[in-house]
This record gives sequence, structure tokens and C-alpha cells, in this order.
Amino acid sequence: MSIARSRSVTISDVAQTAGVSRAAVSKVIRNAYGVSPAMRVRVEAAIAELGYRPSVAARALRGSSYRLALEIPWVGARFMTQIVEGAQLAVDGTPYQLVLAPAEGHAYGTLESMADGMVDGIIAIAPLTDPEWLEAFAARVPVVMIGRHDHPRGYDTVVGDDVGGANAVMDHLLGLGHRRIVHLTEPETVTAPGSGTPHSVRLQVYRDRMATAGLSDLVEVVRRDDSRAGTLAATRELLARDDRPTAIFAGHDDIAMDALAGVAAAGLTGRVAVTGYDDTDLAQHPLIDLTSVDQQGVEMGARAATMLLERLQGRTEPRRHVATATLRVRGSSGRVVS
Amino acid sequence: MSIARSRSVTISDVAQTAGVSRAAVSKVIRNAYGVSPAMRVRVEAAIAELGYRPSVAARALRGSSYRLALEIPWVGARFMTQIVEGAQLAVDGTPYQLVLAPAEGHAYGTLESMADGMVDGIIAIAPLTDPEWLEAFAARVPVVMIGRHDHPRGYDTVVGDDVGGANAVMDHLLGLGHRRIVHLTEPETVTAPGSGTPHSVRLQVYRDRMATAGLSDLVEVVRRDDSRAGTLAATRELLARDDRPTAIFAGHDDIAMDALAGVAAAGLTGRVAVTGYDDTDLAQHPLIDLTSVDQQGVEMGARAATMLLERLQGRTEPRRHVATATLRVRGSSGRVVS
DNA sequence: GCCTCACTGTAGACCGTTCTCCGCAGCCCT
DNA sequence: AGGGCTGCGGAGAACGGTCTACAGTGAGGC
Repeated sequence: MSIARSRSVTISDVAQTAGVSRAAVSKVIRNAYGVSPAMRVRVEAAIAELGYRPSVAARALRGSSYRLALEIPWVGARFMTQIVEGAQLAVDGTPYQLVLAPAEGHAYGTLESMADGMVDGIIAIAPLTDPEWLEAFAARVPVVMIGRHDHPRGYDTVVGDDVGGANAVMDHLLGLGHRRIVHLTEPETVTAPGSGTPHSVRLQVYRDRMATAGLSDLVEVVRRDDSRAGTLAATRELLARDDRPTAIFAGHDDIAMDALAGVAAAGLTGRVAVTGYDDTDLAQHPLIDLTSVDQQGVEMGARAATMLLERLQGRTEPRRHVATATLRVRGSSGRVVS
Repeated sequence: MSIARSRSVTISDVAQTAGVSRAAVSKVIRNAYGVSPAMRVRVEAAIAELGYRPSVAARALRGSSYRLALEIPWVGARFMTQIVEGAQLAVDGTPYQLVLAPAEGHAYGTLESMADGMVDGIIAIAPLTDPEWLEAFAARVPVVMIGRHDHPRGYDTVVGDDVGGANAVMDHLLGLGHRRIVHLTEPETVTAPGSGTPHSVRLQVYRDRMATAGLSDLVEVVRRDDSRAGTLAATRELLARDDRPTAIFAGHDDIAMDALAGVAAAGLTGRVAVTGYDDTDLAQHPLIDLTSVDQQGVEMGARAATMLLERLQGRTEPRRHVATATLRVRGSSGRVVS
């Protein structure tokens, strides 16, 4: 038995087997113009016989890699599942392959790394990225950003209707008679006013609605800790007070899970309303039964991918898709304030 | 203002700016032998000045891409979060970048696609892949498989102690006095006897333990449906029977979530014991409080990545890591059978 | 019978790296 | 002084595709 290194089969091997030029083989696999039926048959037979697969690296060097990157801040975030599912759906049936790029810490490194010739385009969820930097980046590689409220020139955006969604939450809670409503959200960096992140918008709506309801002095914003323990502690402390909140408006479902854990730890399950955002599969689970805002994550992912594909077709003017937000009322907020 | 296409800066530009050859620049960025301190300084200055970044495609064509792929069956699976986190940890600090490849349907296409020159090595979670095919595949690109009980020649494996874990679950449930224990698991394809998948092993242990406990005629295996609704219906039907099970041993935590939903829908919450597997973050949530088996997912991911890095260093003999399995008893199974 | 033209297929440059030689100094050793 | 050796840097061939130009060929128009 030969220890022969299994050197992979190249386009030259196929060309030789089929008795044609490399260029001809290239044309066939790219479905390019100028191929006779007879040649196509012969080349395809040779490809099948040899089990030839084009090298992505070689392709990418001159043409395209047929890979799209989807950069995600953290794989564990439930919302990501929806985005990924949608993007995958949109990419299915095209020659493109979706790869996920988890960003460790800041997204810049990951984004640049992806752009270094490995992918033809990038979908990114990176709320904290500097707009100027992004514009420059998007000049180099096609980009679609998810969850940004800015109006860029060089890339597309897909974003939820955070104003509508947050208002729906506040409508709901205020309508139930809640006054001590606390907003549990991401750390300050993610919610800086005017930063255009979804969470900054939701926070602003919270403040506004509290103000117009005459509840300005009851406004309370609690930041989520990166550690679950920290968030839990903050929540417990909050709930230990005499004037404890009767409702918690959480920035998204994962945060809401922490809130629910805190409420449970304080022995107050069912006595403090909790709402989430994103309507993840967890929210629908009977043991969680979380009121949440459905912003069509799957649709968002699909739209983002579709937009990116359009850009790869040549479109350059920026486009923007705003997903509708719909409140899904469930048990976690269902009890009217006693 | 120039509409100049921002052609990215190449190694030639750097070489020209620094007044050296391309080969010299290449040596510097690869930290290769044969570089004087003086030249290094000049080259690095030029790199910084021009903002040069090596093209991954060009690198991959000749050398390596410095990318590792982690193929995952479904992004939504909670267990994946642990694996990814661990792998990322192990890769941090190395020149390698981790990319995630979601497999749509069968893994073969995704794996081949990744191997087509885009990555230097592959970590895969693909229980259903044919061993022979895998051996051939692994001859082409370094591979580490997660969750396979076979003993391959050409690739490494990281697997949990499914025998120990499943036995711990059965010990626990039998010890609590349960007799009508049903096993809720994946579809048959994933649990075929002798297939070596974790779920086939857990199933076998379940059967064996039921048999040795003299409960052979109470053995009941329910298959999970891909659709949540289907699983829910099956569970409800199960629980509607007169001789309904008093305990459900679920194949993993996501399945256990379905089981809990079914139990809740039947109005039996707290009266049917449910156990999961993987000890995901959900299991630890107070509202779920799921007894589960901790098989150190993070450690498994890290070990897989480390093994792959070793292979890239030149190791060829196959290695195998078996993660210990520890039962974490929580409320979902805590009540002794009445 | 000649010119044009559409259709096929090929030759060969090119993409941006890596990597294997190879040359050139300068130094030490005999 | 001649002959290695060592340390540094460069030339140039890969790598496996894509793509632009161009050559050949037969048909159709005049």
C-alpha cells in the first residue's frame, strides 16, 4: 500500500483527463459563456470521475470565494439563532456558503480578519463599531449591518422597530397599572444616548414614556453584568427594597432570563412582571412564558443575507430594512398589579 | 474627490515602501529565520504606515490560512455554546482564527466545502458521518471529531463518558424509586445501535439498566420530532395514559425542555421527574432547575481545539479525550415518587 | 468566391503570498 | 591567503484558479 500523500486534484488534472484546456474547465464550473454541450459533458464527466473540487483559496485570489461571513458578538445569545436561521435560509440555493465568525471582544479584529480575502461579503451585528470606520471598511468589502439605526452611505442596514417595540412594552406595562418599572439593560457602552444601538433606543423610549406618564422620579436603569452572578445580585438587591419595582422591562430575552432568575431567587415569582425582547424560543416555553417583542429575527437575518447578495450583484446605493415589532403578551406580565 | 477603487495594499507595496524584497517582508510577517533587526524595523514601519494586512486567500494557496473551522449541526443547540466557548478559549492567543460552519442537513457538503482550501483544520460535530468517509476526509485535512465513540486511525476524537453519564442518570432515577421511566431521545437515525453516537450509547445504557432492574417490559423510547409541536404532542399523549411514566430521561437539555413543556401542558409540573444532559445554562435557571449531566462542554471544545493545533504542528497518531460526566441533581427530578 | 460574424476553445498573464535555492559579505581558522 | 561557515537578503518558481485576448472554423450574405 502506498503512503502516497493524497495530493488533491486540480483543474489541470481535470483538463488533462477531459482533453481540454484549463480555461475550458473553468468556464464549465463557472457556467460561463462559450461552452459547447459536448465539451460540457466531457468536462463534467472528468470532474465526476476525479472527484474534483475547486480550491476556494485559488478562486478567492482572483475571483470570489463564494463565502459570506456572519459576524456575531456571542454565540450564546438566543437572538442569534433566529438571525442565523434566516440568513441560512436566504443563502440556501445560491452558490454561497455561510460561515459564522464569533467576535472575541471588539468586532474590529474579527471583521478585518474576515475581510482579508476569505469572504465576498459580511453581515455583522456590531452595535459598537464606529460609523466612520465602518464606512471605510465597507468601501473594501460589501457589508450589511444588523441592528444599527444610523443612515450609512456605503452599506446596508437591517434593524428592528425599536421605538415601536419599546413603546408597545411600555403601553402594556403602564396599561396594567405599573408605576415602578425598572429597565434592566446592557452596560453603558452599549446604550450611550445617540449611539444608535437598539438598546440605546429602547432605553430612551423607556425614559420618555416614564416622563410623559409623570413617573420621572421612578426611573431606574440597572445595568446587566457580564457575569450572571453579578446581574443576579443586582436584581436581588433591587427586589429587596421596600419600594421594589413591580415590573422589569428587560432589554432582551437573555436579560429577562436573568431577571426571572432574580425574581425567583427573591421568592417573588409571579408577583413582579417581567418583559423581554426578541421573542426567542425560550419566551414561548410554558415554564418561562415570557412577554416579549417579536421583531422577526428570522426575517431580519434573511433580509440581511438577501441585501448582501444584491450588493454582490452590483448594487451600491445603501438600503435599509426596518422589521416590524409586535408585542407578544404572555404570563410573565399577565397579572394586573394588585 | 477620487472615486478610486481602494485597491488593497499588497506585500509588494510594503516591500517597495520599505525598500526591500517581497520575500523579506514575507519573512518578517511570518517571523521566519534570516531577518536582521534593522530590516525588521523598517518593514514593520512600512506595514504600519500602509495598514497592510496579508491576504488570507493568497496565503492559503501556498501555505496556510490560519483558520480553523468548527462545524456544528445546529446553532440553536445549547450544548454548542459550550463547545464554541471552549474552542475559542483554546484558540485565543494563537495566530489562528475560529470560524463556525453551520451544516444545513447532512454534514458532508459543509465539511468538504470547508476543506476546499479555506481552513487549515476542522473540528466537527457530526455523529452520523460514515467512518470510512471520515478517514478519507481526514487524510486530506486535519480533523478532530466531537462526540464519536469510534477509534479512528486518521483523526482525533473528543467524547463524553456517555456510559457513565447515562448510568448516573439511571442510578438517580431508579434510586428515587421510579419504575416507569421513558427515554425521550433523537430520531432513530441518530441512535442506531452500534453507530457510536452519544445518543445511541445513552439509549443502550437506558435499556440495559431497565433490564437489570427487571423493568424490561416498561422500556419505552420516544423519538423527538424535528418540530417542537410534534414532540409536544408525543409527550402529551404519553402523559395522558393511565400508566403514564413517572420519569422522563431526556437525551439532552434541549429535549428536556420539550419534555418539561409537555409536562407543563399536561398540568403535571413537578409530578413527573425530568432529567437532561449537558448541563447547559438553562438547566441551572431556577425556573427550569433541571437535573442534568455535566460533561464539561467547555473543556471538550477546548480539548478539541488544542488537539487540532497539535495536529497542525505535525502530530499524526490519533488521540482521544474522554470527558468525565457528573450528574447535577436539581429540582426537576428531586421529588421522591409518591 | 470573398467577407463578416457568431461560436468554441486556447494561450498566457495575473492574483498575492510562500518557499526553496542562491549570492554575497564578513569572519574565523588553518 | 585560501577556504569554509554563518547570517542576511533577493530572485523566481510555484500554488490553483480566473479572465482577457485571440485564433480557428464553418455558415451565411453578397
